[in-house]
Amino acid sequence: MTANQIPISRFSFITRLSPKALRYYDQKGLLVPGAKDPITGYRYYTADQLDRGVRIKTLCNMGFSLEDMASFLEAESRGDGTAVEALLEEQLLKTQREIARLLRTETLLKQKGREMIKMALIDPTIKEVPAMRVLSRRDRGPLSATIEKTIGDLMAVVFAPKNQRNQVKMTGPLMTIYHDENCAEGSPDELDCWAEKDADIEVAVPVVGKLEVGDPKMELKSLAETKVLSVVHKGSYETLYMTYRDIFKHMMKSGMEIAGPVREIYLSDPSKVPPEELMTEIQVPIKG
Amino acid sequence: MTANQIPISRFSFITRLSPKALRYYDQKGLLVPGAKDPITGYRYYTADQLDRGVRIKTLCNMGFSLEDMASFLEAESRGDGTAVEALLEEQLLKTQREIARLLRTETLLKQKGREMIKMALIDPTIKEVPAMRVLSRRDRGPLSATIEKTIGDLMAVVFAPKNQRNQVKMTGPLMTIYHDENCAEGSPDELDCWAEKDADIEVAVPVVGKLEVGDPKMELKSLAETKVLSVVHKGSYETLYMTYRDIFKHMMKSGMEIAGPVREIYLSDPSKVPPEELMTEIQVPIKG
DNA sequence: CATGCAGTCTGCCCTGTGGAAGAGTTTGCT
DNA sequence: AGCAAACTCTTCCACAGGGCAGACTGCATG
Repeated sequence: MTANQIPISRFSFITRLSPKALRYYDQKGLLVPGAKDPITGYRYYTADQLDRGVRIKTLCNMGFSLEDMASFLEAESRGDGTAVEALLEEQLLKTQREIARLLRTETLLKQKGREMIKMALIDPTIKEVPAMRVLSRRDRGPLSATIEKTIGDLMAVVFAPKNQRNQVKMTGPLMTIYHDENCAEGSPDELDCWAEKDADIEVAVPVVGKLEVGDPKMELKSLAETKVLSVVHKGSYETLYMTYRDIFKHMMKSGMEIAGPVREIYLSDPSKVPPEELMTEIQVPIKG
Repeated sequence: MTANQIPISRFSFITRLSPKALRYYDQKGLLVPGAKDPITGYRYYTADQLDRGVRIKTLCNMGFSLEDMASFLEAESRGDGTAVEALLEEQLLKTQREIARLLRTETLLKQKGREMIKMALIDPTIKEVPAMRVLSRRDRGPLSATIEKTIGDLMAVVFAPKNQRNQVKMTGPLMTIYHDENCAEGSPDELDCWAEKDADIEVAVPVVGKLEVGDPKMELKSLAETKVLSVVHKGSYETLYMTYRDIFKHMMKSGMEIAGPVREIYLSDPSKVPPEELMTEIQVPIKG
């Protein structure tokens, strides 16, 4: 074993990369040993490769993916400091997002049984929702981002000075209407498989008054009177799906059939009420 | 589609589990659809399964593994509250450990270039380490835990009242001697593949005086004079491997050969000096 | 009744690494 | 030189699905 014939276990010892990982990096071309015995297949690394090895270990500790490591090392050897910075920045963001996600998970776990047991739901009721005049806009995009943006835009119109002068008023809470009642296979996020999906969402706000709308995509229209099964959900939006589960289950058991897109009515203002006290009404139009 | 014939996409919509995941759970037996068309293979779920589905989604959000979910649901249906609690507790611990790990990663990333560039190492020197009388104990176990425990035990002996009365004194800094100079393939941890390994470690403290040792595994002996290549590492122990890399590289380039187990000498007290100022000497015995 | 689109199926490849099996190699010691 | 121990090789399985391709099905509409 001369200076440039380092077997895998020694190389592993020095760089702290596991032999298993080293073989994988070889296969992927990320760190190919300087020599490989063509008969036995034994890998022999060179002293010069220690440097790359140790850098990979560092990037590994930072949670880089192999692909990003390759980009990083390539940018570094090109002397492209900007690209290096960008990659580090991106990785930092990823890490912070992951930390945030885990902190939420931790909170969930700490509540333990409470959240899981308190799921007693308020009784579902059948009612007639009267017709109303609404200002709405229908969009596709990721769930919460689209809703938030549309809400903002609608509010901007309703509270625009000229409309306020015309006595325009909101006559009820904001609501969203989910047009893709039955969704195709998408690309689910790990937290909520619908969160990132291209959803077909309409956000509506009931209004009275003489409204001037600039946005051509916004519509001033009348929602027809509808018979719905309604349930009020109390708790954060993240637990809404549990109530959905219950309402759909209830419908099936009673032999009801869905007759149109589902609506969610936001009875509380999330900026003023703590998440666990939020009230949201779910309305599922039914036949008959 | 009657009450108990829910196709996968609707079931997916209600439970927020992706169709892909649902197929996977079916395959693994975690959530098997109530009916499956023997001709087409279409999955049809029942309303009763919504409950299990939504519970799985919740556990999924909490980061449970499929295996743990199965245990959890089983314990829950048995009404075994103790087991349920235990599983939640365990999951909470896992999550917290993961958070801690990511926070460390975040710190690393924030230091960015600094840590990676400052790796200018102090020049390696060849020197003769004189013989010394040491109290030592050799153990196997996980790296840092074993070292810490052994240090504690050694100190307890040296500073035991009877030994203090006999004028026993430490004549130099603590050191560890790594007997498995070349390691076999192990089971590397994600952070440091040697950290959890069963390492063969000797911790030694240079002493003078008439020492009474109770522990039969402790040894009072003389370390022979040795010719070593020495490098002083400045920085946290987590970056020690970089200096190891450099010293081994230097040895190879100069054609030196390892002649015995490597020693690490802790020149600073980690409880008094901030990590980035810690000084650690690495000594590699060489031939000639 | 035919056509089309949306929904669904299976199967393969991908992540990055640990574990185990089974076979061949190198090294060190008598 | 021979033998045993230590080392290394490849290959397969596992995790928890995502993504894509190719084929089939069910429903609705003209």
